[in-house]
Amino acid sequence: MSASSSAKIALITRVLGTKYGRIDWWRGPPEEVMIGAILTQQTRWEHVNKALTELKRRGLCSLRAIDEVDSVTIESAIRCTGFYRIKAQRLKSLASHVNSVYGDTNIMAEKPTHHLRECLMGVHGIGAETADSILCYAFQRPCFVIDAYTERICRCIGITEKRQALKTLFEKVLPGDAAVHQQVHAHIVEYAKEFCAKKRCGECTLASLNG
DNA sequence: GACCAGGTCCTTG
DNA sequence: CAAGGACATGGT
Repeated sequence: MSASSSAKIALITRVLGTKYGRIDWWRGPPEEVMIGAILTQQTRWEHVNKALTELKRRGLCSLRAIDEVDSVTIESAIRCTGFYRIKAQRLKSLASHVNSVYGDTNIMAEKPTHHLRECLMGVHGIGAETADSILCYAFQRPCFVIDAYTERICRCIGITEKRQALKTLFEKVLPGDAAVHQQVHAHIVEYAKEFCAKKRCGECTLASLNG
């Protein structure tokens, strides 16, 4: 007889919190976090950091600058993150959209979460995960990020729902506090990087929670 | 050289 | 709707 999905999530949240303690991820100004959220698609964070450093060095780490400069220039600064042509387009789409709709991120910060999510999801190249990352880490909203790792871990413990359902579930279980959502997501990614890479999924011990 | 990384979009069956 | 491919560099 296995525990309910909610109970399992509450449990791994507690276990991973104890294991990893506090993780400070994605500190930084909203614009930088938004740019990073696109750059990190399907790549490692270390590469994103390099690209962000390069963008800053060239004075391009802002939505205003990205809107104005040509995409080839952006491509050359973000090459190390992979998919650099498509990501340069996505950055420009985001920048252009935000600049024309809101003017700047201070205005954005005043809008309700559901409104921002709709807006972000409307940008070509921003899907659910990237939108939620931005909401959670740039705008401090209690919006849970479901990524491939979360899906994998949930499957390990017998929760086989798809992404939208998982998001709903986590948001129901966790308190409505962005800092908590940030921590839990970070813990899941840390754990998954350590134990759930495809090659050594067998080392994951969370399956024992499966009853 | 093979495999994978904190996705998203488009095309097919 | 599910599944498969494209996008691309860099680390192990």
